[in-house]
This record gives sequence, C-alpha cells and structure tokens, in this order.
Amino acid sequence: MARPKSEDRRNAILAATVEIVAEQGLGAPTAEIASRARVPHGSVFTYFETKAELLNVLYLELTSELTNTVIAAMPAGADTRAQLHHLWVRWTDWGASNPSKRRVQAQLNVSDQVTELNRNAAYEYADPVFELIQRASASGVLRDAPLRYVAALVGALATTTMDFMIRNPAEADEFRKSGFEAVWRLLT
Amino acid sequence: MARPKSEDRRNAILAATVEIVAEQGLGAPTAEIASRARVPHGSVFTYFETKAELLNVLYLELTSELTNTVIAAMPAGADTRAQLHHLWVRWTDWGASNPSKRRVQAQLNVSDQVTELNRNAAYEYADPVFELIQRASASGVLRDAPLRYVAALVGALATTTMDFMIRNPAEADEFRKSGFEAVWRLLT
Amino acid sequence: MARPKSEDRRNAILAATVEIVAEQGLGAPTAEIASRARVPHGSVFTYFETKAELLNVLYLELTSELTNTVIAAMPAGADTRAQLHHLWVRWTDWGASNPSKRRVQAQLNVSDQVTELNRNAAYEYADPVFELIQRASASGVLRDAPLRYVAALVGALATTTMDFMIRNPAEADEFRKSGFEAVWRLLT
Amino acid sequence: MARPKSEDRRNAILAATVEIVAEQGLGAPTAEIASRARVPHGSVFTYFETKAELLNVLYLELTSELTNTVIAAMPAGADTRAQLHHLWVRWTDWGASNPSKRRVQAQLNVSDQVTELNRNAAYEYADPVFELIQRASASGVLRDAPLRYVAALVGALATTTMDFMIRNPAEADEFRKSGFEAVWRLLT
DNA sequence: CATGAATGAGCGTTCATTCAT
DNA sequence: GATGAATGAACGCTCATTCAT
Repeated sequence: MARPKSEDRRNAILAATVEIVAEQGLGAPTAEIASRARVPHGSVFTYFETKAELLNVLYLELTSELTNTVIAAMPAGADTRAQLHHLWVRWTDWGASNPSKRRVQAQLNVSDQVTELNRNAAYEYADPVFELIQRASASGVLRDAPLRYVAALVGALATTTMDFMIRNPAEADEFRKSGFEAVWRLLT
Repeated sequence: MARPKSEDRRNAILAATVEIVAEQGLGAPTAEIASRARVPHGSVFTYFETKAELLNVLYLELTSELTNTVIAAMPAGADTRAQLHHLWVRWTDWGASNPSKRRVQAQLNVSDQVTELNRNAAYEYADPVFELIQRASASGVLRDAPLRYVAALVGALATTTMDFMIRNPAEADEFRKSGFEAVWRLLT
Repeated sequence: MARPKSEDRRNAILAATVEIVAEQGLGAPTAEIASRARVPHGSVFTYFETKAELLNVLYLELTSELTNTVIAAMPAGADTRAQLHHLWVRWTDWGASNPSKRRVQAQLNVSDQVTELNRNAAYEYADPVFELIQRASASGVLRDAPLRYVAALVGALATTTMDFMIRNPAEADEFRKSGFEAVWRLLT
Repeated sequence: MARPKSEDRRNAILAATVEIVAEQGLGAPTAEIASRARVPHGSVFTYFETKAELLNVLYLELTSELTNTVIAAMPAGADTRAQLHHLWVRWTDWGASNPSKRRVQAQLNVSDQVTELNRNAAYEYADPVFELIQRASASGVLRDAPLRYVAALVGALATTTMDFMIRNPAEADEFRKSGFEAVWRLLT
C-alpha cells in the first residue's frame, strides 16, 4: 500500500467535528472542520465520503464511547443497586466532563442525517446497559413496560441530569446524587 | 391598529414552518416555507425580520400552546395526583397528536438559534406547571432538588413517552399509563 | 408581478454562453458565463434551473434560429433546385458568419447533456427543411432511403462545408458553391 | 529497452478510457478510468503525463486503427469503384461494430484538447485513403475542390452512416448500401 | 515502478435577505 | 404592503496531479 490512511488524521477530523459542531451546530461547514483538524478540506472526503457519513460515524463513535465508559470497571459481583449506581455515575460524569460531545450527541439524536440503521446499531451495542436496566426494573412499576421504553426513560433522566451538571458545575455532585435517587425510585 | 398585516398570513407561515421543519429540519429554506404557506417568499420577511426570528416566535408559540393545553380544564379542586394525571395526559396527548410540532420542538430545544431570553420566557410562562410539579414532589425523593431540575426530569419523561406513543400508536395508551406511574413514583 | 424576469438578461446569458462555450467547451464554468453576461453568478440560476437546462435551451435556440434562417425568404414558387440552393446558401452562410454558434452547436450535437426529447423537438421544428429535401431526392439514388437519413447526410455536408468556409474565409464562396454541386448531385 | 513499462497496462488504460468516455463524455474522471482498467489511479499518470495527453494518444490510436482497418486487404488491382466500396464497407463496419470507439472519436473531433499537431498527423497517416478518394473524384463534380474538403465530405457521410447503422442495427445493411451509392454519386 | 493518499483550486448550486416594481 | 427577481457569499463535493511510502 502506498501511504496508508492515517488513523490520526481520521481522529483529528472526528475530534474537530465535535468541537465545531458543538459550537455551530450540524450546519457547520466541513471546511471549518478541516481547518480545525489542521487538514486540507479535501482530506475530509478521503476519510468520509460525505458530510452525512462523517456525522453518522461520529454518532456511532460517540454512542459506543459512552457505552464503553459506562460499562468499564463495572463491579461484577455487586448487587444491582451498586451496579446501577456505577452506571449512573459513569454516564453522567461522561457528559459532565465532555460537554461538547454531549452537545453534539444531543444534536445528532434529533437529526435525520443519522440513519435508522446506525441508531439500531447503537442500541445493540448498548445491550449490556439494557440488561442491567432490566434487572433493576424487574419488580418495579415499569416491570411490564417494553425494555426499550424503560431504557429511554433512564436515558432521558441521564441526559437531563448531565445538562444540569454542565450548567451548574458547582452543584454537579448534588445533581448526580438526586438523579440517582430519582432513577432508582423510578425503576424499583 | 398596531398590526395592519394579516394575522392569517402570519399564521400560515408559522404553520408551514412546522410542516417543513418537521420534514427537513431547521435548515429548511425559507422559500419552501413560503411556498407551503402559499405566500410569496418576500412576505416571510415582512412578518418576521429574519429566519431566526421566525424560529424564535415559533418556539414561543409552541411552548405556550403546550402550556395552555396542559393547564386547560385543570380540575381545580382535585387532589395533586389527579391534577398531575391531568397534566400528564394532556401533555403526552398533545405530542402524540401533533407529531410535527413535537419534532420541531425537539429541534428547537437543541438549536442555538433560539435565544436564552426566549427560553426563559417559556419557562416563566410555564409557571403554573412548575407549581403543580412542586406540590407533587414536595415530600418525595427530590424534595430538596431545584424545581427547575425536577421539572426538567418530568419534561424529559414526557417527551420520551410522547415519542414512543408516536412511534407505536397501537400501544399509545399503555405508554401514557406506564409513563404516569413512572412520574408519580419518581416524584413522590 | 414584482420585477418581471428580464428577457434581456436571459438573452445576455445565452449569448455569453455561446461565446464562452465556443472558447472553452461545454466544461466552461457558469461563473464565467455570468461574468461575460455582466450578470451575477446566481442570476444564471434564476433564469435556468441548472447548467444542463441552460445548455438544452441553447440547443433549442440555436437549432430553431438555424431553421428559421434557412427557411426565411424561401422563394415559394421557384423550382426545387432554386429552393435547395436557397436553403444551402442560407445554411452555410449562417455557420460561416456565426462561427461561435457553429462551434457550440457541434459540441451540443455530441453532448449527452442534451436530452433526446429536445433533439426530437428540434427535428420536428425543422420539418419544412425535411420536406424540401424529400422533394429534391424523390427521384435520386436515395429515393428509397429513410428521409431522416437523407437529411442527416445533407446536414453532414452542410456542417463540413461551413467548417471549411470558416477556416478558409478567402475561399468561402468556392466551398459554398462546390458544396452545393455535391449535395445536388448526391440527391438527384 | 526504451519502455520498461507494461504495454498491457497502457492498453488497458486506453481501452478503459474508450469505455468510460463513451459513457460519460470527456469530462470523465481519470480515477474512474483507472478503476475500469483495474489499475491504480497513479498509474494513469506514469503512462500518460496528463489527461490531455491520454486523450491525444487515444485520438491517434483511434484514427490510425480506423485507417489501418480501412486499408487492410484493399484489393490492389481492382478498379476504383471496387476499391472505394472496400473502403466504405470497412469504414462503416468499423464504426458499426465499435460504437464506443465511434462515440469517443466524435467527442474528440470537437474537443479542443486534441492538438492541431495530432490532427495533422492523423491526416497524414490517412494519406492512402486520400489518394483513393482523389482517384475516385478525379473527374466528378468536385474535381476542382481541395482534396481535404472532398475527403472531409466523404468522412462526414461515413460517420453519419455509421451512426444510423448503430442506431438501427436491423437496417444496417441498407444504410451501408445507400450510403455507398450516395458517396459514389457525389464523387463521380 | 507501483500505489493510493494528499492536495486545494474550482465547480454547480443554494439561500437568506434586499429591493425594484 | 405585496411580490418575486436580484444578489453573492457560502456550501459540499470533485478531480487532476503530486509524491510519500
């Protein structure tokens, strides 16, 4: 192979996209993304066929990063509450400490540029999270509701909490804590 | 009269904006909005100074319509649970029966075109809703959390529920019902 | 109507297209066409939806202009030879005195940007020319060949002749004359 | 050896160019040509300095192939009519059985990418053809017209005939035959 | 020489906004 | 005020050519 595609360049483009889209929304010009990534404009399109594809890859990257973060170091033997707490802390902290990624994720979640296919892929990848939520809600008020719905509710609480943590860093701990009480109560 | 312009045209533009933005996102061209409203392109700008203003007005219109809907016919003497149930049913039904408006609202909520000023105005207008939520949560797990946060959590559950109702019309009733159990549990 | 579209502007764009395409080929940038027409780039697209449409309109304009020219002042009562001579002189002179148009026509004739629909429309418009050619060839070698073919042969001789007239202005008369002898012989 | 590069690759590129240009016109991307030729994009430029050169080489290749075809197996002792008939059949058959090559040739003939130098070279290479045409027309209507012009007229009839043969394969024989009658008549 | 990523000027087209009618 | 043409900066994407590997 001549010059192999550089993983670094690819990542630089993705990272720049996060920054620029967080600042300017999904309408942000690819040229600006390129310049933030210190890469010629054309290179964006050697790594991603279209802007839409770039956004889709970013969506996948962001969701899988979040899923990985949330599951990493999960205390295997612990009880469900401890595990859910782990999940919650990791989840909200990821958002709180990555406000740009969080903003971008919020935009992508309502964008029709992200394909249904990729949304499903993200769901599947998040399977372990679903499994934990199922365990936690197995005997609660929502025991009969579809798991996807229950998980979506938990997700909604998580993103809401993150957003408050981001906007009020001084009280981040309290929000994280209150949030967990709320989720736990909701599920059980 | 302060506004010699036609109220009808203005409304036609707003209604068309809902449709077009629901279909194409916030990047939808004003020309297309005009044509959907059966109004000349230029008129959009005699009723709204800029596209951003149009979007802001729409944001306000949508949020106030929702607040009005949710409060209308509120059973004055009923107990808190009954009132919250009323709120919940109206809220989720509004979304379920106005999927375009719901979609647009979701877009506007993450758009930086909507000014902080207008977001606050919407909050203030929703005050009666806040008051009810406060009452409902007064002795629950979230009793010490900031009201805005609690309300945001409730809002997050509501929009999540709507979206499931929209996507699964056959099970809309179940989602509405499960959702209410969840909110009630979360608050109390 | 607000400001009506200006026929002048439209014609300026078409005329500029002839010049620029004659100089640079069909790949000529629309921006350059606009600037030659002393019109903003965007205006090209208020008069023609796409570059392809501009080219198609030009094709039609050129072919119909040629047909009109060729038929104008046709001596109605004259014999077939005189009429064909009239046709031939007009035809080749049109090309010889409009070398840019001739060049552009040559490009458009082999371009797949021109739709089959428009090619057929041009044929139909040229019907009177066909009729004359038919009369001329009615008892010649090609009496049994399809008229379209015969006409195409005549057209091929005409364009070839024009091109020699353009490239050798000093001998233009001779080429026109020899050409006519050739066509007459070919048809009769 | 003067050319250590692979003759095969070179030919593959030329053949691919014929196909792709026939399909997409002269604006066809070199990258696509390369991929059709199953050759890396860069190789196109090790075999041909620029796209323009590739096109010029192709022009020469096509014209010389045609000249060779037309002259091959020419019945040396036969009379002029028989020889011209041989020429005509070979010529039109070449086009009819190589529609892509014919299409590309048509494009190249009107393209300003092909240099005047190469056009002249093609003419010179076609000298034997000219010689035959001269003989055939020596005592006809065009006896005093410049040979180049006469030959161009014959060429125009040939390409027109080919195009009809290509578009109407069922009547190809008739067109070839009528065409010959026409040329013969025109020349003599 | 082979390969294919890198490059950036350039393209056709869009669009919010202005303004002549 | 109503209308829709005018405007030109901006956009996503392409592509011939170069050159690191």
